[in-house]
Amino acid sequence: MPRTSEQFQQMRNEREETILHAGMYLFATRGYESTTADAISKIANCSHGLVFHYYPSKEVLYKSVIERMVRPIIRNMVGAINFDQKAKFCFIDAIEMFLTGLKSDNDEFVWSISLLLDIHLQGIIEPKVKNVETKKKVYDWVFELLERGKQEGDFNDFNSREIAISILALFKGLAYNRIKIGHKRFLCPHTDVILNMVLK
Amino acid sequence: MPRTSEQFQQMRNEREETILHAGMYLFATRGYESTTADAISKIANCSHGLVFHYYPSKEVLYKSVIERMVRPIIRNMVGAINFDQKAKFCFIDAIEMFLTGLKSDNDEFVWSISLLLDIHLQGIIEPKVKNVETKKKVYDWVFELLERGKQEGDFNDFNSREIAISILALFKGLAYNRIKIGHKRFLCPHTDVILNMVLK
Amino acid sequence: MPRTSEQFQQMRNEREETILHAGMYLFATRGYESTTADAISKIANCSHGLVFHYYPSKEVLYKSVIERMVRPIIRNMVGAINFDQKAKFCFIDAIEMFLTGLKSDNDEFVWSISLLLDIHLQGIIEPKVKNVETKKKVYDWVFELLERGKQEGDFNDFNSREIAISILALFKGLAYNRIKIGHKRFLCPHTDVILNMVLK
Amino acid sequence: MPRTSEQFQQMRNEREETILHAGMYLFATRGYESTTADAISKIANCSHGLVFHYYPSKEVLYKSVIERMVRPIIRNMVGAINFDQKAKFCFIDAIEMFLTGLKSDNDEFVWSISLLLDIHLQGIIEPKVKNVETKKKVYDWVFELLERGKQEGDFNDFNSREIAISILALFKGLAYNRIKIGHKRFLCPHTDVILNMVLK
DNA sequence: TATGAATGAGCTTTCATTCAT
DNA sequence: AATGAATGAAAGCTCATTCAT
Repeated sequence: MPRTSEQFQQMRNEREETILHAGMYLFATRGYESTTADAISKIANCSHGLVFHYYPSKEVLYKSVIERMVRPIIRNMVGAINFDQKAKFCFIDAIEMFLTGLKSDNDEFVWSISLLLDIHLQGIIEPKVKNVETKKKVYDWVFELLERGKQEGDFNDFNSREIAISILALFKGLAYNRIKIGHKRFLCPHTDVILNMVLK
Repeated sequence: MPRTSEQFQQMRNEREETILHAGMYLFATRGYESTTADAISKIANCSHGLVFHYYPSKEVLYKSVIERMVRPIIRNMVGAINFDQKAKFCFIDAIEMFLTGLKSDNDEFVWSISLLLDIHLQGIIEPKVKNVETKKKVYDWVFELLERGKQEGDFNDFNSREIAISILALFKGLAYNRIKIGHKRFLCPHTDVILNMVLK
Repeated sequence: MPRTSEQFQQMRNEREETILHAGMYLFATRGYESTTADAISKIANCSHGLVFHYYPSKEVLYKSVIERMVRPIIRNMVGAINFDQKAKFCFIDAIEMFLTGLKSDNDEFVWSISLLLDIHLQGIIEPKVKNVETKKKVYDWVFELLERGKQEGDFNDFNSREIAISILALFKGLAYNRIKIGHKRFLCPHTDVILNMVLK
Repeated sequence: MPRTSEQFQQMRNEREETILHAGMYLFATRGYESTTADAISKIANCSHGLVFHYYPSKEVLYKSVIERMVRPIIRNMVGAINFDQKAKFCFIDAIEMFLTGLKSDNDEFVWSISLLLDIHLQGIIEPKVKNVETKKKVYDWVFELLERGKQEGDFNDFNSREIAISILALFKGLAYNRIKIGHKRFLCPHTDVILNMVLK
């Protein structure tokens, strides 16, 4: 009884998903250079060759991890924010989601944050992977939120660019820490610590 | 008639210095894995064999960069702080030195900060280099300063561990940014942005 | 549609066999240090990378040659001896097998003898390969045979340790000679020459 | 007070002697490939470069060790034999000298024997050093002694070539053993063990 | 689609040899 | 005569990528 083409397609999708998961885990915890195709295939429980069957190169796999795993997770987080409220509350929501994610045992979220911010820092850590899109989007998003908050009179008068950069840097470092020391031992700052940087 | 031992010593010193410089630059800007002995030798204007003449392995070279370049720079910065004053002012001094360093065109300082904080994050970024000393010293130093500031009534009542981690994370991220986009385009937050995290 | 696991296994087996053969030949004729992975791969008609695909290091390959090529050949020779007879006749059988092997064009046998006795001399010839099992077994085996022969009254009264060592040394030297000058020109001593050392 | 040219010459000679000693020791105990110029210079207590000042290459140094250290020692041993007596007694003298040397703590003698017989086996162990003279002399010398002994009716009727080869092989193996396990633990066969191979 | 054998560029490291002084 | 810094060929080994099936 031959499988239908839908069944084949689903197998394909499941395989790809598995490989992307394995890749995300390794890229986030070991870095791009230290991640081997062999390690990915072992975690994805498939053959070495299959990784290259689905993704023509390690670099493409890396980009796929960003596009298909990281972006949706981030989009999902951002999508849960109600932008109709004042920037101040958007900002609070965003920080709390971020910190809640870090505090949780949801490793995928943590990896996503780390990988996302890696891209922002691309060229330092992983000089060999270039031209990943979305580079400035996170920054722009934070920047615009800060500008709006200032206009709405809730944020103080600092340069929005500086603060946007500082906050992203802080998040990157926190994600690093969280990955490194694990869910149980991770000490997470309160929302207020970050809010204090911007609130009047 | 051979050179005198002083002449040899000076040649050695100059070469080592050059190689350490090249190594610091590359380790900080490309990471450990992506830095090859060949790249170092090219920047140091010598053969790759000479790198191994001075340092028995890439790992030892890395550790030497930390010990002989990074540590003195950091020690120098910390040494300039007057610890007789209140923790609050120590903290302000430290932040200002750090930010001034980032804003300056003193790349070595920036690399040092980045490498120093890499060690703190060791095992994620550079899993192959282990057992570099000084791991927790920066963290401890910040932690103790925060605790003192709280006792002296100048800092608010947040958990010092959380804030110490946040601040280091922020610094790491800023150093990344500074390395990536260079001295001229780097936007540096004001001291107050960071101070606001802790001051009453 | 991939090959079946049996097909893969057979490919593996054939390749491993080929590489082990090439390794045995080179280790025996050139020594461990002078044998390069590249030379092995050329003889085995494959890339040097494949050698490391099958064996994680040159040292492991060397040990595999001993375990999988040398030992079976030696075990086979020893297994053909009837140990129910008097030690004298066991001894004669052993010597004749050994000398017959040397005289024959069976190069593998000669290489095996040479490599086996190399291990006995390990630390001089190949100081970098340590901990190969079976070190003293050949010696012990000869020693016990000599002791038994003395008890049975057929051997004269020399110190068995001395003679065991002498005989192994003699064999090693003969194997060297045989390897060096080849099957056709090799002059092999008669059994009696060696027997005279021990017989009454 | 400048040194006279004789003094310079003597210094030269002493240096060369020291280097030759160091080389002999290392070549004999570690083999040619595993002996580095650096190791030689350290044992000879001189600089790396000086080794190449006196000997243009490692190979030439090796050959010099043979010519200037090994050969005289062997010549000295052989020279002590009274060739006016019957071959049988020459043979006994030679064996006893050889065995006495092995049993003694005279390491240089042992190294010489080992290196001398290495040359005989050259092309197997050290394929990179070619064309060292004296190759067949030891063999010829033994061969002729055996032939004479046969004519004089003292030796039995075996093929002299076979026995010469066997004896050299035996000596090589014994020297190996002696080097390996050291003077104190070395078990040396009695003269009779070897004599029994040839005597009527 | 899936497998894993096979390749070869590239990396770290070693070491004989050269060279300036 | 003597030093040790410097070079670069070559070795061991890794790993992204290709390929036959």
